[in-house]
Amino acid sequence: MMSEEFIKRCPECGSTNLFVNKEKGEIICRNCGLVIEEQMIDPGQEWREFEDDTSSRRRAGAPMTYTQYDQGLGTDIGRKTDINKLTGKTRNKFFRLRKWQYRISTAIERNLKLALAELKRVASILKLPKSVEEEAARIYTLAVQRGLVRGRSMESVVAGALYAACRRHEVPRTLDELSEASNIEKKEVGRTYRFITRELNMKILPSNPADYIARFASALRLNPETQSHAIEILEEAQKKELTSGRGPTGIAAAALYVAALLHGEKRTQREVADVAGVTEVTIRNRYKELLEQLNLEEQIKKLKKRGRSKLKEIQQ
DNA sequence: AAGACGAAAGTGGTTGA
DNA sequence: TCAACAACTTTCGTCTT
Repeated sequence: MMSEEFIKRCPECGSTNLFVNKEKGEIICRNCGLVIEEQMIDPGQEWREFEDDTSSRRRAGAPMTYTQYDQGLGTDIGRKTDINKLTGKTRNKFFRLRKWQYRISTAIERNLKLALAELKRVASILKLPKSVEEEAARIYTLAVQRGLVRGRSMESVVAGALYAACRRHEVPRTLDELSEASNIEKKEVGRTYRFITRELNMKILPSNPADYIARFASALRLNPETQSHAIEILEEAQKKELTSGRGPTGIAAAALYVAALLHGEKRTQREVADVAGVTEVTIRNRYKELLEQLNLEEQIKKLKKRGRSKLKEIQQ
């Protein structure tokens, strides 16, 4: 039922050594590092339910979910159900009840309906797993209930909730990516994110640079060894407290850059910078710090010498 | 010629008075 | 509310490969 039954081989190198990360919704080839599928099919039950279907296939109630405005628990007064058989008082009462229910669907619920549609749209653009989407919907629902949307655009709160959900689930998406998918300015996304997490007392761990490594490495087509080396470098750096206060993407990018150099898969600073969404300058700064603190300088020098001597060999 | 390097000035956000 | 501040960016000139 899971995707690994459908994808057994890496389309890039043919390896069968695949790593399935269900939490992040990614399948990664251990051999070449290719991210094969970022959006896995939701394996959950497909619920079907028809109003007049007496031979219902239902096994239990619909699943409770935050991605529907009433959490999937609402009950509507039906339309077709034998209305014509009712007469007089009963029939009037029936209509009155329906009207009442319509009125009771307050602004909050209408807002939620719209917002959750938007949330779904953005989540699918970003290929976020269902668990994150659910979390974001939960956060948004809470935000609406506490009146935090007032004075802010619905879209920006949706974006903020999604970003918060990503952070919570350690499924890293940068503010830039969220901003692009939701058409909300980056600073606005950041601001609503900060606002709702503060108001809802959400505790969010500072994002870990290591979470970005897999995605960046795959975008740069680096070997898995290079990738794991980058993570080692990252851990070293964290021990030496090089990471606090710095943008996690910049650190991840620099670690990857160094690792790529050491593994002879050199990428230019430009390439790494583009993938990570930082500038070359930031990579250079982090890179410099890494070399100084982790005594990698000798290794790099050796590499350069070897490169030169090889060149001479070729020339001779 | 392309990439790497580094200095200097600018930007947006946080913090603390 | 304002100024100081840190991280990051932009820009640009210079050096290296």
